[in-house]
Amino acid sequence: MSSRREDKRKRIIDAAVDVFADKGFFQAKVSEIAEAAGVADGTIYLYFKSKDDLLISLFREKMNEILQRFSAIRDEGSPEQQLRRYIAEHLAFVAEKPKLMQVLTVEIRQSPRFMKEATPQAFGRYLAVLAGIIDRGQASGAFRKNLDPVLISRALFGLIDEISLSFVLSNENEWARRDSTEVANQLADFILRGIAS
Amino acid sequence: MSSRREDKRKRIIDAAVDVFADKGFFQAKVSEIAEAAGVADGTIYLYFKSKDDLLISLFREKMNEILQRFSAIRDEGSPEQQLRRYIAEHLAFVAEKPKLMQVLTVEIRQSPRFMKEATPQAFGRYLAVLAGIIDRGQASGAFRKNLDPVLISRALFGLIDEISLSFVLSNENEWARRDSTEVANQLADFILRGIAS
Amino acid sequence: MSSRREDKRKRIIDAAVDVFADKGFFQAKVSEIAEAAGVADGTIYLYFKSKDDLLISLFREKMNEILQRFSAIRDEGSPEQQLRRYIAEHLAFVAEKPKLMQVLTVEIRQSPRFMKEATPQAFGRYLAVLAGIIDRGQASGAFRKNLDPVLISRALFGLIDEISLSFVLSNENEWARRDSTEVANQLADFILRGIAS
Amino acid sequence: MSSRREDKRKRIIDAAVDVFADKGFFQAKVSEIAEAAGVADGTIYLYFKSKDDLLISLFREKMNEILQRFSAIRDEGSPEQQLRRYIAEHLAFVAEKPKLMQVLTVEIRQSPRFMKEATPQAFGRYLAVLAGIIDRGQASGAFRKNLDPVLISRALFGLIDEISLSFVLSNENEWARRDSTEVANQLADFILRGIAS
DNA sequence: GATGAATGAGTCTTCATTCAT
DNA sequence: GATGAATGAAGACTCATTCAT
Repeated sequence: MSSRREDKRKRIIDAAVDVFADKGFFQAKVSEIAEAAGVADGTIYLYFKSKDDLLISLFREKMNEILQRFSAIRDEGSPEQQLRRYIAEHLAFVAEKPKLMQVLTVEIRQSPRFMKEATPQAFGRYLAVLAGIIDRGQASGAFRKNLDPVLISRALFGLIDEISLSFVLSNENEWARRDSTEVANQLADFILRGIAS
Repeated sequence: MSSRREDKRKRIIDAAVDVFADKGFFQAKVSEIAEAAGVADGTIYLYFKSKDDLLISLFREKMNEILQRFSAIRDEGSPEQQLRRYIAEHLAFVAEKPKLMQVLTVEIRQSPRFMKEATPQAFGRYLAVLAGIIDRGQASGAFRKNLDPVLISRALFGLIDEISLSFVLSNENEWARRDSTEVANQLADFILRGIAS
Repeated sequence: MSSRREDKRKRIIDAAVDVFADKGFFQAKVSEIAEAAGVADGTIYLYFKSKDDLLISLFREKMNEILQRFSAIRDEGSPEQQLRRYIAEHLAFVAEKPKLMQVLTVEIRQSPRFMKEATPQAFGRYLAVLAGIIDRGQASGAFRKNLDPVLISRALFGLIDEISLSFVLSNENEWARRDSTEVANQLADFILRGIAS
Repeated sequence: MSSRREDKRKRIIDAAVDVFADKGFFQAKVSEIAEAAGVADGTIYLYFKSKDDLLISLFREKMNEILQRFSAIRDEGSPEQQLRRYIAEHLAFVAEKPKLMQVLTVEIRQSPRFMKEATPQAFGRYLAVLAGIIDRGQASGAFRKNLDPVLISRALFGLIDEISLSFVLSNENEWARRDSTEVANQLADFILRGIAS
């Protein structure tokens, strides 16, 4: 049955997220992933060509899910509201699935190869959501026009990503227990002031 | 002669920066570093306990050099000027030593182990420079007081770091050829607006 | 229906001949053979105990077919004529079914295990046809008696086999395009002179 | 010291000859060869790029040694004497180093890849010695001219090789204990009759 | 101190074989 | 009988580290 097959593939990807997040890509053993997924080592190779392919596939698929979630943002509210929602969604997602976020933002960077082969497309689309918000904000006069949308969207991504990272990596971090909504608001205030016209 | 010894140690660290930046930590071979440094494989183990130790030592030492450069910032000018200078220095440094920057920001993240063992101290001190500027700005009334200095300094670091990263990783990036001064100014404008009271 | 079963078994053996000839026994995958035969991987194990068993069964069965073809030789003509016919038949067979010949002479040698378990019997019978011709030739006075029939039959087999091999393995060999009849005649002339009394 | 290095390389090759002869190329484990050579597994890879490379290097080097031994034949005596000596040398060599002979004639054939990459050159030179003897014999009028030297040299090689093989593979073969000189004489008688004019 | 040959633990990947459907 | 997804044992190869010179 097809659902059986998809089920097993999903279990492997989910196991890979956990193990990659815990050990890092290069230190993660395929056999650990297999064990975590409850399948035999060889089974992984029925679904993925290699350990590399597993990471890349994982990235593509999870990134697509996230993109769908985020692409809905553009459809409602003012640019300011969209930006707030983007930040809130991102931080909520991090709070919700910290391991996935770590793999998507940290482990994937490990090899320039992944950065070149797999990420530009998906990562670029993720950035494009942000750049789109800024574009529309500039067009509507809500945001200053003398800021480069590409530069600023990348800067904002870095800002949000770093905060996400500190959530993800710090177990007993000083703000780890803060409500992500509060953090999101504070960041949004800061950013909106920075780009408001 | 002590200078001889220091010379060889330095050559190994510089070679490691190059190789780690090019290949990534886990894919870099000790023998490649040895070759790039012009020493025998075994010689590296006279100066560093292990490959891990080489990365950590590299990080600590280079970070200290950078910190000295940045800690001078606090001594002159207004918080706004200090923040501008901080950003400018960071981007100038990236333009100057992109490989070192890549190792310090990307490779070092590879393993949570490094994040936990070696970086918090040095990295924390680097962030502290930024947090100090914000603190003093809030104290002097130049910056808004309802922003958490720790959160904002981390956010600003992420922002600057991401832009640095895009410089480092992109060979034909759209803004790769821009003058780093111009970028620094634009970022500073954005940030200062965001935190100005 | 029994013929159905036999049909599938035959298809597997024929596919195995092709794949073993192309890839060699150890590099041939059971799944390739299954695909070439148009059956599922598991089906092969309904007809053969193992990959080894497939090779051995293939050898035995094909060898028996060949032996029937060759054993008819002993029934007609003089020893000289029989020897000529033996050589001609062998080379004609090679020209006709080069892949089968390659499996029977090259792949089967790969493992001493096959040489010990499966081939001696069948191979011995094949040699026996040759030895029988020589025996009868010596008895009739046509062939010299101071040649050991076992040694000479083996020598002749090697001679013919090597020429066969060069046919099988060489695509653009210098004599690959020659008529096998011509080659057979030349070899027969040489051999008959060598053993004639 | 260079002799140390060469010594270790030689030990590996000699161990490989033993193991390849006993188990066959594909069933021989690199670790077995290492153990037989008294070195660590990894050491083999300091001298050879891969298991394949080990077999090919072994073949090339041993073949060259043999060729030097055989190429001396052409310098003395009549073609008949040369042919006798060639056969005698070949069989003596087989009796002396049966495992090496098995690797050189049986194992090397396993993969068409080896046949194409490594052997044609060396094998061709070996055959050329034989073809040269026949050529000179035909030129001097000692051998019949209506036999193709290339065909006949290949046929003779097959003949001699098969007898060698039966020596090599049969432990309790009926003629295994015979004096190789006697066998060589009998074969030489047969062959010389066959090609004498 | 310096060397670099040697080590051998560690792991990805393959593929013959099995068995639930 | 037939299937083919799943299994997991097996092995080539890498490379950080050591140590005799």
